[in-house]
Amino acid sequence: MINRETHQSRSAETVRDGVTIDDIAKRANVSKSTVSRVLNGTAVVNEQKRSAVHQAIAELDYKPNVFAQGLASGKSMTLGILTQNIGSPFYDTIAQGAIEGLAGSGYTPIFVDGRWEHAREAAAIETLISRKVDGLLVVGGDIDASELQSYKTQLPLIVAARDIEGLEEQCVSVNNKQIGYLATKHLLEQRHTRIAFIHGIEGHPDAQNRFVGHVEAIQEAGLSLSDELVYQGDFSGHAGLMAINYFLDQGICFSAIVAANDMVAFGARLALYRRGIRVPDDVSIIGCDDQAEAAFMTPPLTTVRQPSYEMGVAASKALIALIGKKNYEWPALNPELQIRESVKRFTS
Amino acid sequence: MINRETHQSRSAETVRDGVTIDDIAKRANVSKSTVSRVLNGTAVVNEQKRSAVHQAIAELDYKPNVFAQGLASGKSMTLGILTQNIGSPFYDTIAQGAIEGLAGSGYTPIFVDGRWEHAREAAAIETLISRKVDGLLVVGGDIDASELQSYKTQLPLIVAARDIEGLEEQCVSVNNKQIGYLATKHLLEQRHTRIAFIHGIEGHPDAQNRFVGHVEAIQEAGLSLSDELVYQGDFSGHAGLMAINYFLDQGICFSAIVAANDMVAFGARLALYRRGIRVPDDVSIIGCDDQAEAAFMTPPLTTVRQPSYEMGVAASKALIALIGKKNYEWPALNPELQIRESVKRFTS
DNA sequence: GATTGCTATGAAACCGGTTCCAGTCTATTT
DNA sequence: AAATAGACTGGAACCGGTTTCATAGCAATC
Repeated sequence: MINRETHQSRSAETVRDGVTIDDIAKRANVSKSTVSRVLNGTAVVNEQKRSAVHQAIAELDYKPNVFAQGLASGKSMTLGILTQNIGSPFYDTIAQGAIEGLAGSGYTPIFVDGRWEHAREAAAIETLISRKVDGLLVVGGDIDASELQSYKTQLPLIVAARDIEGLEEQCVSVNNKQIGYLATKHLLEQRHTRIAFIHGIEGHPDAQNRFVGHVEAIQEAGLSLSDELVYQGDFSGHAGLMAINYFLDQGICFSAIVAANDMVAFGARLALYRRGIRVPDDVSIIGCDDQAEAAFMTPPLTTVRQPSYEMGVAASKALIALIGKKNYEWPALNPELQIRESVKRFTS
Repeated sequence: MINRETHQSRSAETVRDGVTIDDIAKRANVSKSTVSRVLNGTAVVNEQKRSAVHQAIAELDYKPNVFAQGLASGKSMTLGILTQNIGSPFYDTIAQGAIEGLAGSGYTPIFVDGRWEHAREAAAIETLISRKVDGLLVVGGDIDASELQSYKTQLPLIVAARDIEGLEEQCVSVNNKQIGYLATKHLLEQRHTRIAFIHGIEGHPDAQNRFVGHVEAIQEAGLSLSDELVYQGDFSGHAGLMAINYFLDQGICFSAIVAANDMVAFGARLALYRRGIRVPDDVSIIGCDDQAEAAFMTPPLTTVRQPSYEMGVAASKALIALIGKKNYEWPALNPELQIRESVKRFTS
């Protein structure tokens, strides 16, 4: 219990937590160089001295000053994570995974928030760089590929939930085309042919790719896409609601809906509820993401699960590997159909 | 465009981003002391030199080294935020608010995750302290009041979403008793008398207080609490499901439900759906929190809104004030009834 | 026994800022 | 005119580590 102040030093307002490498050196009767060597394992140290140092460290409860370490070594043992708060739990989950992937690595994450605004993201990355992060993990975001390319030359960079041309090796994302494809395929297998599609944010690559997968599945089934069945939304519950109202008001018929994500599915489901249309008896709904609430929709939402947590874990591990110039084998991150009760099953 | 390498320096692998305060001093023909003074405004500097310094800074794109600053000044301009990932979006929202509250303050947040495990939280706080954070924001969590007290002596501390005895001035939380009270009161006003209560995590103060508020409202109405109508849950959707199944299997009657939070309400709603019990026609449900998905439940969930975002903002602003030894006036953070469609309205 | 080659270690330089201290220069007071 | 006060400014110490460099000690080689 060394860190308790004696009544002697009580008057000292700012204790400045005192113990430095010199104190350790003195107490262990060695030089500070030796203490540093013991701490970092940078050179062989005589067993006796080594244990003397360890003992002194324990006795004085010594903790290295990160600033001094950072200043002297040029390394911060800190990783920058640029997140996005689109309101969807998707990005949060990735961040959680990233934290998990860092556990035990000695790296501490610094989070900054880009909010899907180009300028804000750039500023956030600058902040991180000025904080001397040893590596950068960009989760989603809106920043130009070319800018990311330039950051790549400044420090180790990994991008999650996004694919950047020319940066393939440092990107991890699930196959969004596959997500759209799986969703629509499932509907087609249940003999649906008039399938409405509620699109995500315009121009958003994930939204785009899910749509491409949708179209692919449709065409593969020998059908053709009808434009009237596509509604341009924005990943929000509100968009789902608007979409259904629009279709219905226009008298457009459909027996199933692919929603750009689960939140959109919730909105769509509510719109149908308002009109007394039953799910899945009258209309089937399938979502994308599988967020926690999906399993508690009424009826529980069939959706395509996106392994976002695993993606976060993989991303941070990849970043650590990259910093250490080691190889990292990306795990397979495949979307997975999560069948629940919002799609009417075909019974022959 | 100084930061573009000339083809001369191309070979230098690690540029170590070069520009230091000495370079500025040289270029502006002053000493580094003066540059420092201009940067921090610590003393009056002749107007000519001041502008010469500014010009040099702009020309060389100088950015101070945070480690050197931290080492020399003892300040890190960094704030530690201990968050909890209970899976509920509640804590995320607070964190978002905290980020917002820091905007423009010059402070950068470092997040660590306690996961509601005592040991993990303590370790996380140690990490933050070793990172020399200038202040600590604890969001929720499970750590002892006495431990928090001891951290309070080490650095400025604010606690959000929790009330610690003896730390009242540094705590911000919504009145959870009030939340429970408002929820039950609303039900009582609609002439419900058999009200089931699904409790949150056992021993969790928020859960406890919501229950206390519930009981208070019941008694105020001249009724008395019946134990059989209280189910011990844990804030999860699953708990809501189990609760309703339990009540129904036991043949316990009720016309309305107070759920410890929205997620529990979702679970309860699903259980009722499974049994063909209509909401709100047969049974009314009210939640707590007002998370984004609540508005898209079918029917949209009536709930008591918790101003969690505002709480995060207030917490981080309070922390900055505390560090600067300034006063901070806590804003009023009152829970608010959010009436939607899951409670049957009483019509006389 | 002298030379060579290692290993272990301490002294000192260095990382890039902040801040104390002393000194110069100008303005004011006596 | 001399003394004094006040405003600026530069030099140097300092923050607490890491790393280079030189050297002492010792075993192996000739």
